[in-house]
Amino acid sequence: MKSLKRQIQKENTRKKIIETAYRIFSEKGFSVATSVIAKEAGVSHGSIFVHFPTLNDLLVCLVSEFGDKMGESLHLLAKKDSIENLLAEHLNVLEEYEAFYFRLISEINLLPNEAKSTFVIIQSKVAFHFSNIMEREIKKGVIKKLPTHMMFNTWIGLVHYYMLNKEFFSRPNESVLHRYKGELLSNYMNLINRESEV
Amino acid sequence: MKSLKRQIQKENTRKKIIETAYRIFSEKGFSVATSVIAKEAGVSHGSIFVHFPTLNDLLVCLVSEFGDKMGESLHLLAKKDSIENLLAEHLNVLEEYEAFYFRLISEINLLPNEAKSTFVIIQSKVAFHFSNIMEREIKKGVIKKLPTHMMFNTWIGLVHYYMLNKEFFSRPNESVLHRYKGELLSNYMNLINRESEV
DNA sequence: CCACTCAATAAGTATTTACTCATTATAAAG
DNA sequence: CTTTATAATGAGTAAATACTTATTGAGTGG
Repeated sequence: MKSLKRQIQKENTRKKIIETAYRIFSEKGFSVATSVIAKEAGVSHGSIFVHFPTLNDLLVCLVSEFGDKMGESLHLLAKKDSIENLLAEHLNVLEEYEAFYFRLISEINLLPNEAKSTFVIIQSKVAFHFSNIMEREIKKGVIKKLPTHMMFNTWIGLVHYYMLNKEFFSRPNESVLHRYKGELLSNYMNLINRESEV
Repeated sequence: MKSLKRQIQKENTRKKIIETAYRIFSEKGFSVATSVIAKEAGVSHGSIFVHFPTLNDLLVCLVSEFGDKMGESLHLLAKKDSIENLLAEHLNVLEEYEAFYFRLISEINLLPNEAKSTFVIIQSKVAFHFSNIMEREIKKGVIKKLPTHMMFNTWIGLVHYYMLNKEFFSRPNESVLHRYKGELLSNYMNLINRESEV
């Protein structure tokens, strides 16, 4: 074996940087300085640039890993057999990744273009499962017959609106999704149902 | 009269700064440097700080004036007699102010807190007219009986989603609202109607 | 024990940008 | 015409921050 201890040490430092950056960016947004990340991670400022030539490289790495992780969680959507269950699970996954996802949708313009494609991939994954089930349920006749892409954008738009404006909907550090998931879901289901509940 | 010519000159410079800042921020976002604004306005860099002690003061002034202007346009909503007409007019007003409004919703976090209240005031104005008509139409029985705040947030969420992601929905420099207003409106109407069109 | 490699350090650099201030030019006042 | 007031100027300052680099020191191989 060739320089094992060193490899491990290097990998550890890299992980520390990634984990810390993920946490700090989730908490305070992508404008936090690299020096803050370094201090918080307990490594020197220069170490960041040993592992990531530029800040953009770090951001791309973070967002990409995030997309992979969240993408895996979204596989749960494939097993759902009703649109209501699917959306409920969608909210669960979003809640799991809420802090970073919030930064992704609210500060997407601070990120390199490569990160935008991650955002698109995530939405596409949800949209795929959404469409599948939605078309099935529309055929059953319980759900309104509207273009699925419009129904999807209405759903995403509603959820993002609550997330983006969480300070108006929930307390600091309170999960806006946890608080409103029930209301969001029942409201949306009532909208797309051919007959609303009384 | 006391120092008339000077007063006029000063007022002109101030106006030039405000107008230019409004245009440049609309085009390129709130991160554009004050030096760029100054050059584009044809005044010296220092002049900006003669009229606005800090950049925040300029931003607050801009957003506040914007809120007043858009608020006046929103008075048109009071005259509308159906929810469909009201939303159509809402989209018209949004389209009129699209560029700056887009920056307001996408870069709200770059702005001082004072600007956030302007955002709230605008939404409140729309929500007020929306609720008035909506409750009337719900009583008529054509529209689904759902909480009006939820219906409103669904509408705003949908419209904002298209605006925030305009690069995925329309070409650069094309108005996403102009392109989709019809689709957005008919989709939303179909959702809130008790029976969807066939 | 010695020479070498390389991860890690931390002081330093370069750039950006909000803001300042001494100076200038011009309008107003006497 | 002279003096004064002030709007405007633009070179300069200070702070923030991404990135560099000479140096260090611990691990590795002989």
